Amino acid sequence: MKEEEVLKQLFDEEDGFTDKQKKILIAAIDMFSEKGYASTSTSEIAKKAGVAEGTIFRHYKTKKELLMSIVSPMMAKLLAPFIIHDINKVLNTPFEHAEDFLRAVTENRRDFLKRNLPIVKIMLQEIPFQAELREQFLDHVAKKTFVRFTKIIEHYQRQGQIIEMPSASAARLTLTTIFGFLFARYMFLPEHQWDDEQETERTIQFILHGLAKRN
Amino acid sequence: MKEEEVLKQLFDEEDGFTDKQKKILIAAIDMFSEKGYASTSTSEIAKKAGVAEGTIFRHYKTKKELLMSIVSPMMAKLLAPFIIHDINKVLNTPFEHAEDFLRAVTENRRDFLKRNLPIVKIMLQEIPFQAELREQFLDHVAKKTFVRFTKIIEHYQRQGQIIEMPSASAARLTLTTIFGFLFARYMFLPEHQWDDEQETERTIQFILHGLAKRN
DNA sequence: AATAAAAGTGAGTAATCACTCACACACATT
DNA sequence: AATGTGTGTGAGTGATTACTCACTTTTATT
Repeated sequence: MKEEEVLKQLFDEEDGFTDKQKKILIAAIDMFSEKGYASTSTSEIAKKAGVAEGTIFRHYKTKKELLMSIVSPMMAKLLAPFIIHDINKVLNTPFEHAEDFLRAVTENRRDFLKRNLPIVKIMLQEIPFQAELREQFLDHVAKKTFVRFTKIIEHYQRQGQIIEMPSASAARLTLTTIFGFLFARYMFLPEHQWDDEQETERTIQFILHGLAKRN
Repeated sequence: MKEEEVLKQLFDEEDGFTDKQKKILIAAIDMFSEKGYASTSTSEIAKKAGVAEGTIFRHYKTKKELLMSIVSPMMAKLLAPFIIHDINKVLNTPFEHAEDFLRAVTENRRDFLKRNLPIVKIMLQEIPFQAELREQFLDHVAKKTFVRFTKIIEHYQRQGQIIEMPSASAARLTLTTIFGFLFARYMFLPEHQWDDEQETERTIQFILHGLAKRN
């Protein structure tokens, strides 16, 4: 039931999947994120899913195709919050201050990470080794996210809310700080006692003051 | 010759290694960092090193022992710059300002990363899957580094150079920013055109202003 | 009810895996 | 010359790998 949620998160179309196929996906996500893709055998996945090994290959031509069917749909979702059709329109209205924008982005990505931790783990683990994944991620996610984020930074720079430096540098500093926080919180030290609200706030204030106009 | 450097970096005792053993280590480092530990077979390593497969197992009981013999010695070196016997003494003298300290740490770790990139990659890739590695890293490197770093932060807080917040939070923000920069620079987008000097400086100023006392 | 298509099965396959072992070699020590 | 010791070899081991295929069962369509 909880794992069903994970699936629904990722494959918004809940039809087109057989019961056994869902079980295969759940088992694969589970094992890939725990043991790694290369160290997980199809026979183990089949066993854990309670299906015959042949059933896996009925739905996925290869083991790699199974991996891609798990990770690929997530890429789009990673990009989603930055797909803004009319940047200026959207920007002027809801987030007058950079502070509110940062808070919105941080909390949005935090929720996402919380819900999709295992698949994000798989993705990060496999990006260095699967050329197809790496290309997909760099070209269709990272680059686009960065370009849009940079434009938003420039918007706040024009408003005088952010110090004037190359917008790409300001974007890099902001993104690494946010994702550094999320990485520390959910992947590096998830067991540690975290005061989420306060740490989020400190992170945002840190970025704001780090990029504020200087006296 | 360049790869010899890498080895000397890591195994400061240059004796005790046969020629073939060195070739095995070089080949293993190369392949592990490119294809991943699990996806590299001992026969491939032997082939690349120009030795018989049995020779690998003459020196290393298992494939995992070969991995550990590569990664383990690096752990100590990771910790090295934070091993300060008399913290107060060292701190008062060379780095009067937090700025100088940050610059020293950043440049030190950047040099280290530049020289040891392949092995750092292997380490980061395998930490999630090798319990022994993870434990070694968390307990003997991350924790100690963090504790020492936190104490240094507290020193600058007492001097009024850094805003008063829980020192652990300030340390986290500082470390994720520095390592976020290094990760972006050397692992995520190493091909990108980087103005290293300027980006380093921006990163340091970002941290300083992010943690400065606020008006 | 008949038929077709899709889903599921599990024994089987060749290839590859980490690892072993009997043997060969080089080079000291006696 | 004999013996020992550490280094190197490569054919051979059983286990496991991703994947196939002839077959059965379930589901959808008429």
